[in-house]
Amino acid sequence: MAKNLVIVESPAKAKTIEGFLGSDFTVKSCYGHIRDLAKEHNGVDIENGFKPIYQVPDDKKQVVAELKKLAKAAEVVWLASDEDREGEAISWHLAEVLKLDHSKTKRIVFHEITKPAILKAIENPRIINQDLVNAQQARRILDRIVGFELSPVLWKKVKPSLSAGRVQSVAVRLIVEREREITDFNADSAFRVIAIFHDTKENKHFRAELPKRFKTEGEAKAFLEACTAADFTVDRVETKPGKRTPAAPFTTSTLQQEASRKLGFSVAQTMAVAQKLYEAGHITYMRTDSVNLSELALNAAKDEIEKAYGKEFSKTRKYNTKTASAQEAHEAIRPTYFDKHSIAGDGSDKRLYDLIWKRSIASQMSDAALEKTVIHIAIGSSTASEKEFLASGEVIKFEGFLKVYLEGTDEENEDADDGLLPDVKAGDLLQMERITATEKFTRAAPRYTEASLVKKLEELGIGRPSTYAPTISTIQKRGYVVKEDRVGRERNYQELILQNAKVETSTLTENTGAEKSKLFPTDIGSLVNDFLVEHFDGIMDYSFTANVEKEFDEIAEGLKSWTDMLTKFYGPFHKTVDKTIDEADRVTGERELGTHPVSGLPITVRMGRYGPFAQIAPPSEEEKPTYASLRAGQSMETLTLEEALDLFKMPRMIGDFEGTEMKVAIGRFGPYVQHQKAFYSIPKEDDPYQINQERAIEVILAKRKADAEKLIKVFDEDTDLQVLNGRWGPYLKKGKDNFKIPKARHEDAIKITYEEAVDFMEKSAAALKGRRGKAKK
DNA sequence: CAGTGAGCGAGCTTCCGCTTGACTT
Repeated sequence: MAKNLVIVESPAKAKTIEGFLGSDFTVKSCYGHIRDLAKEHNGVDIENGFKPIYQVPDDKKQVVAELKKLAKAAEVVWLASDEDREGEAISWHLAEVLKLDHSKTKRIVFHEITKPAILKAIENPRIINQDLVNAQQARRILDRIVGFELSPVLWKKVKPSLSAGRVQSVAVRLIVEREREITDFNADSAFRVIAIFHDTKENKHFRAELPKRFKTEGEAKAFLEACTAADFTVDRVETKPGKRTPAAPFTTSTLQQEASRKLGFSVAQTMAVAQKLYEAGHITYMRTDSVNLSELALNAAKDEIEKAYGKEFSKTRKYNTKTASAQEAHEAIRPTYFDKHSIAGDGSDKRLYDLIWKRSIASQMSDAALEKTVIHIAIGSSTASEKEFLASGEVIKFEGFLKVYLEGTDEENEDADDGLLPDVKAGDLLQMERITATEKFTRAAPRYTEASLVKKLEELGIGRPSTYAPTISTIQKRGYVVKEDRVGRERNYQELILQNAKVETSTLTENTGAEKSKLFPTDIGSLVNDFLVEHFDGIMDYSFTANVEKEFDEIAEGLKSWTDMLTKFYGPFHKTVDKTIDEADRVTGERELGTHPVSGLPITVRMGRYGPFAQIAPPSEEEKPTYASLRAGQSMETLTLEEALDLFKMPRMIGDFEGTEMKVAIGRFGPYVQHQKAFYSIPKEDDPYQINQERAIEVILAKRKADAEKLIKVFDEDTDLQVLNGRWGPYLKKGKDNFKIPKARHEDAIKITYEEAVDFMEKSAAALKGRRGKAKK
């Protein structure tokens, strides 16, 4: 038995560190927190000074048992969890749960996983910092109280199973408010003027822009007409040097943003792939808010850059973390070995690794040197001479880090014109080929993507590297937010072209407002948000987290008592909770859209138990109202009377088939035909408002044919047991339950015997049971 | 899976932050 037990948080880290230490050391992982607040009584005894009630969750019992055994046998236990608030608490929980003897327990910390750093840490042990632990307990308990007192208010006032919390509710607020900004936005337009010039000396075409945009078509036209007879000369050429500097190496948040922009990954996908790379030893830890690189990494990067690109490309840079909330327990995300330019593996592994390698290497490379050139072009005309065209270009004099990597941007930039310009001089006469004045519209703020929301949350200091991806997933799972594509709509714009001394005007169309993988608030998301903002503005304030973080810092420094902090928070908060439960109305979001054009009855929208719906008021008190659910993509806030009237056109009866009626309606999963008891989805290319009897019969017959082909086999021994063909190949079905068939038997599924089928069912049922047992916790 | 939308009122839902697991109807 080893004399020393070292406990770290991550098993991959444990493996690496064990290699650095001698055989006297066993290194084990505790897999993060080993204790959490109990569910009972919200896990906090509020009357007794916010005394936390901790318990070891089921899935951690085994880890704890093993560590207990090893700790007992060891002479010294080294608690080596991360050096931040959460890490300190993990060490404390370990000491408590493993009942470690103070005399044989040592707390050590290190910021990088290198041999010298670990050895140095071992030489400088300390004791657990109880103030830091208390700051974590305050954080944990505050989050529990906020979440577990706020959520039940929503169950009572809005809908069951909803949730609210310090982080998720603010994330939803950002999306709701952005959507309203976009709805309220009125696009303004102006005419942008671009000229194409021809330089006869070099026989080269280039573009130049008029810095001023014209408000009206009339002004644009007048300008073009003034240019008809004008000549254009180079007034002056300005050249000035410029430079570009590489971006800092990746943190969790910047990795998520860049993988989203350049690789189209969701934040969850980025984290899953990064985890794989980390476990395979290719990259350093992927949940970090630090841009710091170890001395070892700086040197390795320098060596690699000098070897691969030359000395002049290397520049050692140290980056400082600007984010206020950063806790710097780790390094930035970087390749473990810089000499590994690429890795083997499937597409996404390789692509993410490439991105990380390039970004890290580029961060240690020299600036790119540029030369920026602006050509001022004078307009020789009596009426337009006060204006000038500008042609700008950028030439790279020294590539520097651009040889490897350029950071992406969130803005969709309009046709950039930074090309190479001809070598012209003041006084040169230019030939004007064409001048175009195009109507351009201003744009509303962009909708959030998953990654740009993470960026915003990080700026506000809300959430942590380990929670960005889960938070994004939670607000979607609760139905507050959806990630969707939206088709745009067509919009007309004017374009004026001056060519061959003639100005021609045409009306063109462009598509605007199309979105891909953007976050949209749902009606329930907006309603919950408005309710929380109205009653709990303190919690919903964008600076709430930043403010409580300040207090947690004071607790960590020993300047404040954690129970005092919680007492001061809880009093007014709990009072508001009680008051809201007593006084607030149920939330329905009811809104009147207008009246029915025939009957004159009022039409309203509101939130019901099954989602948002429109209703036509009943003509008399004895009668029931007419209802219709809103369709996917429609929102209570923006639904028009016309759209609501369309909803009431369903269901349509479209004639008989086999002696019974067919009904067309739109359900939760889109339009369908109902015939007898069966439902048949209407394909996308058909319009449910137009579909006729003949076409509906086709749809029904097609589905029946597919269903018939679905059945591979029925067993004589048990006619309830079938082999069916599904999306992922053959599977077994008995009653309402489905069972897996091993891949090896997919080819000849028709030959499966009854005995084999029973065997497959047992195996597949056992796997299912195991999973369910775990999921329950 | 797909229609519903009142009030019979059991028992349930829920937070944030630290880690990976063992699954793929």
